[in-house]
Amino acid sequence: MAVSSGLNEPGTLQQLRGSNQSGMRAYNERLVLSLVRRHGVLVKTEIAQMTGLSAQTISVIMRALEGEELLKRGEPIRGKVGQPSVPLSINGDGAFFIGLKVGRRSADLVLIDFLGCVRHALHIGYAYPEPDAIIAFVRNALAQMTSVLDEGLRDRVAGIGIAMPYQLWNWHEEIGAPRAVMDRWRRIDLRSEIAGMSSYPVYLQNDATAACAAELIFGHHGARQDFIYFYIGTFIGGGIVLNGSLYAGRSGNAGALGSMPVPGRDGNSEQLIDQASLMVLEGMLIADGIDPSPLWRTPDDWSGFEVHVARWLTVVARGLAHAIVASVSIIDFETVVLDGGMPSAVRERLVEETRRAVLALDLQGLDVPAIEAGTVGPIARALGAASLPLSDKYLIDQHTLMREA
Amino acid sequence: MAVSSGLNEPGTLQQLRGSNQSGMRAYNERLVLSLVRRHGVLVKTEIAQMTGLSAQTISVIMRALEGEELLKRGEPIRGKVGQPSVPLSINGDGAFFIGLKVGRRSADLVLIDFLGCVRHALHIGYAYPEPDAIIAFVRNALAQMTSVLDEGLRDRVAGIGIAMPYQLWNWHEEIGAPRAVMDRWRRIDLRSEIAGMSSYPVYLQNDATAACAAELIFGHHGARQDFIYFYIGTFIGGGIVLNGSLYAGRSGNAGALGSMPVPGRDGNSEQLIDQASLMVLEGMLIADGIDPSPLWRTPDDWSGFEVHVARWLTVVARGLAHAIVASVSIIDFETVVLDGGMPSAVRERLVEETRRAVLALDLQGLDVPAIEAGTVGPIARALGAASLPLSDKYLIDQHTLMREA
DNA sequence: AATAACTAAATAAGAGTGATTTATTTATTG
DNA sequence: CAATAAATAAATCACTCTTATTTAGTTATT
Repeated sequence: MAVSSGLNEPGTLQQLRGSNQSGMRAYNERLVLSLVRRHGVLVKTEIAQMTGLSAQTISVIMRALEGEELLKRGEPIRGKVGQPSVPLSINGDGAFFIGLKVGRRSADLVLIDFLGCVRHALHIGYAYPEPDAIIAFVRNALAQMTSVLDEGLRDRVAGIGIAMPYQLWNWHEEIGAPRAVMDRWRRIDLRSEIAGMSSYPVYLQNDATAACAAELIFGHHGARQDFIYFYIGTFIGGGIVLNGSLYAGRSGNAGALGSMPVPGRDGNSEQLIDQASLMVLEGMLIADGIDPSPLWRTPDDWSGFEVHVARWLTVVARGLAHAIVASVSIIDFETVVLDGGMPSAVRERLVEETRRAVLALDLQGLDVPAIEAGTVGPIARALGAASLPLSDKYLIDQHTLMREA
Repeated sequence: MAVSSGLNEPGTLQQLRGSNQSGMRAYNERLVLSLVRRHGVLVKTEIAQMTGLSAQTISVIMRALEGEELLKRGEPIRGKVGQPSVPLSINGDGAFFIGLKVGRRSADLVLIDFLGCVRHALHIGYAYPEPDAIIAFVRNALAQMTSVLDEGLRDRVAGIGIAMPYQLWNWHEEIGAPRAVMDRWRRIDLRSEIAGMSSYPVYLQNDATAACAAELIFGHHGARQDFIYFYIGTFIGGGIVLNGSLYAGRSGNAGALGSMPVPGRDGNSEQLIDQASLMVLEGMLIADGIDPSPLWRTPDDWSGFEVHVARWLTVVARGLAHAIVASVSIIDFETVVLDGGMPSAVRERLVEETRRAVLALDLQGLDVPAIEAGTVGPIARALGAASLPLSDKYLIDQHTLMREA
């Protein structure tokens, strides 16, 4: 029933709150969970060193987390002097989260465990997204989702996250939906609708930003603290990670990367979305009389479109390169992550071309960021949706530090 | 003797530290100081409400801060039911800070009090900055600076901040200095040199970012939580404020706004510094055979240059507008602050023209930010330098939360 | 092989700190 | 004088830290 937006409550001027013992303890527990998640396996003394907390404090916290079954102990490590150390790791069965991705052609519902493994997934396709259909889909699916869990684990579902394009109703033309249907999106509050179905807290986030969250929490990368993430789907969007936590912004609209001004082909300035999105590739195909529908139907195989894909990649890389250089002029990101709804081979080529395009620009005064492909895979958005309640309840972020009960 | 970089230690991967009671208390004290600074005057119950802390806790904290003479009580407010409430405000004599600005034509040294009032200021002019001269200037001035304070207050000087252009040595041509002199800058570590003169901690920051810090801490604005700041001087730079605190970035080089790509006059892309800086105006004047030196000699009166200033403003506003739109595509800043070394009338015109230029761009998908002039005045950079130790020791920021002894 | 010395991990007990709760005092209005 | 609000003292509670102890191993010596 609870309705919550995600990391920062947009609109709400979040007052600076004081801190008390329970807030401190909660912070330390989240810190431990975050560290164990990042490193996979840690022993207590390592955590004590990393956090600067005393061994005894860590001992107490660990026992509590183990008692809640959020952490589990491994086989003691022998062969070193002294008492064997007990490695601790995230207990996959510790908590579960539901993620809903609403896309242009389909919706996905996933149930993930505390490690980010998908325990159950449901999918519906459609010509265009309709609120009623999606609400019905979720309503029918919810019970089924949790029923795959053992009886005793069902009360560990901690919340539902939704990932969908920002202001979906503005895109009726691009999505190919009747205006009337898309107008219904404007009037409906999907978050409240879904919140009404259960007692879970419900979170809503822009789909590209959610994908960024998935990359942050579940991605395979070496503890990146700051990065900017671009997700190239039907549209383009992204997310910002600062100091190891997602920055959603004052209004929840940080990372509106599609609106970034970039030089157009005719010398005028365009928005990045006009160069770097699947809509552009689709337009190229249609202009040449080719049916673009395999782009969506077989997102792992675009082998029929080689010529157009190559042309498209050049445009996308050029646009991205400008956006990247502008980004690092503002925030000195060490890494840029590129991802999107495309075959992984195409994504690798995009990364390569973007690297080249960045180096072709004037970089004086800047550190060149590393440019890498996303590591989460095609379910990034649904996984990111599910990561919203996880992050809110169990991980530290810059803002939630001192505001527990 | 201590050497410290400012808010985040660049290069150092700041580990996530745990929290303990002293960290909690320090956080709450900084929180109270920050709130009183922001609101000017507050009574204890207001602070208790704002922070969510109990009245008793605030009572204890306030007594401690009053005991340290960081806060001072005002006349009790009578005329309401109940015991009169005691308004508390920042005690200007509570702490003092020294700021050094190193510029292209001059250096300034200021001593400010806890309220940001300048208690003493020294100035030297030069044709170009030389390390030895500046070090000698500081060495001779330090004793004089503190001697203006009453005997009992001299040990309340909390540190020295330095504001100077990033990698000064790269600009020998623009600065008009012999290459050999500027190369000495490359080898010298001004921070260590100055740290060696006293036991004060010394902080170093890019001059434009320091000006941004001054705007954040001493500016007259309504509690802005997120803004981007542009400082147009000989070069251009800026700063980023997120969640009410300066974001210096991983490498300390966030806000390298001069490197932002913007459309050039010939259709190609240029860097913002090539459009929005006093160097550009200077170049325009020289190209027309006019002596530009009054720009620096009488920074409050550019009345002789009306034609060129008008032309320059158009170029600057167009460049800034692009940079602003790119910025809000990444971070949804609610406000843009423009400042620089120019007469205030010119600055007002710049704000006006920039507002217009922003509205002429494609803003789809973005919230238009408010664009305002800086409120600190011509000493922004020196004041910002002095604000670095203040901020580090007495104000909350997102990172310093939990890392006290 | 048996034993002693050493080391590291884990944790129990007690101390210390700081926020909260409860109760009381103080100052003022009506 | 009753009602009310601000301020705070005392008692309580929660959490981390320090110190000391236990446990379980390795390494060196006999």
